[in-house]
Amino acid sequence: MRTRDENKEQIVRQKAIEMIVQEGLDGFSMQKLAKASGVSPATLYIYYKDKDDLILKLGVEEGKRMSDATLQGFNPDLPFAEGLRIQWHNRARFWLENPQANYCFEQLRHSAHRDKIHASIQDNFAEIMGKFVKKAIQNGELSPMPIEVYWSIAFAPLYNLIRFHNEGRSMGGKPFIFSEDIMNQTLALVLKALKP
Amino acid sequence: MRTRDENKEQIVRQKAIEMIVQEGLDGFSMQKLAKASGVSPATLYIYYKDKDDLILKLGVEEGKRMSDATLQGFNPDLPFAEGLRIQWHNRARFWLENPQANYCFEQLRHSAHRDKIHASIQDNFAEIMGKFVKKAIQNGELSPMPIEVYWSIAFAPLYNLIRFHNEGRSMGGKPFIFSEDIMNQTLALVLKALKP
DNA sequence: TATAAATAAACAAACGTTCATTTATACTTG
DNA sequence: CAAGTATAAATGAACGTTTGTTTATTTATA
Repeated sequence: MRTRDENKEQIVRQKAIEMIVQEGLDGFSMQKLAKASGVSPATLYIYYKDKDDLILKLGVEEGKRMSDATLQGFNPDLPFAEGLRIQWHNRARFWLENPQANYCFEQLRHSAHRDKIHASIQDNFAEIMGKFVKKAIQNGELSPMPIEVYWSIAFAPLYNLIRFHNEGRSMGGKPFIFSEDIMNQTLALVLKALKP
Repeated sequence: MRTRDENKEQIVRQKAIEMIVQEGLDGFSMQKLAKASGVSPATLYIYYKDKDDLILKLGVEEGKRMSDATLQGFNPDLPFAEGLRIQWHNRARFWLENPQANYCFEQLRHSAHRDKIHASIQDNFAEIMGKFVKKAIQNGELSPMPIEVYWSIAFAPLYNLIRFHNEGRSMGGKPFIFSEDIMNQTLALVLKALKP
């Protein structure tokens, strides 16, 4: 039997991401994707059940790649400040190295597809993170607080810096470029907030 | 001459928001919007130049409504902690009272239309906020820091809590409902981070 | 040779947009 | 105050495209 051309599959993924980044979800179509990928429209339906399935798989895979990247070199038994610092660096590096995929993922996360995408991400990631936080509180390295408050303080500022960077500007259209220095300043304030 | 039916215009706006919330930007079409609004497709082209123009105006107007709401009862000469508290309450109230419009705006902000929408928001809002921060630093109420760091610490956590609330769940699919208590806990940590 | 991959061509349906026409109202005229 | 006119609002039907998806066929490999 004829073998699947993995390379072709990868081109389709890459072109899909590029197309969503450049034209948005509303400018994204199967026929345009096929043409851009140098592939027949029917081929897309060998790889994916339908358009929704393609978008869903794109989002889920990208989300998985991100959580994997975030957990590199991390384990929940690390001292709190160091564990958090590693996660910040992991996320920042991943985002800066994959700006297109990241921007695409951000669009999907905020689109009408987000429920299905989120549903597929509820794996062991939240569990590891929950364990890390619980242990830090027990050890007196972290003020007791609801997990949602923790998450909002611990990561939302970093997300926001990356968003500024991806958009190239912060509030009022002021140009902005992410740097390690800016990140460390922000992380220091976050640690200050979380310290008992 | 015949007069414009303002009510009809408003219905179109409302239905557009509902449709984008429920079906996403990729499920949003002029013909469906016309039908849902009980209006001829051609009528939409009296109100708006084309589909892009409609989406743009929707985003810009919603952004304006939000910044207006945020500044209610606020002025840059307030003591820092109080000024920030007012802004948090204003934003939270506005979001909770306009969940659909807010979710629609979030989609537009993260779509391919975001550049045009952002370009129209760079009004006096950032200026007022810049003045507020500058004064707080001079008065010793706030640690000196780049404005982007300030913004990320000061508001991103609140945005994130609201996002959890709108999605009905936080990390790992855990159900979540926003409350004044949760907000105040988070605000307290933010103020702790920002305090000199 | 068996079989899944891949295709080109086609489908109805929906798309964004326009056009010729009708409708309602503010303003002018008697 | 009533009748008539000018004009923008509003329409239903249609335009050519593009949409998502399928079908019948060809191609490459185990």
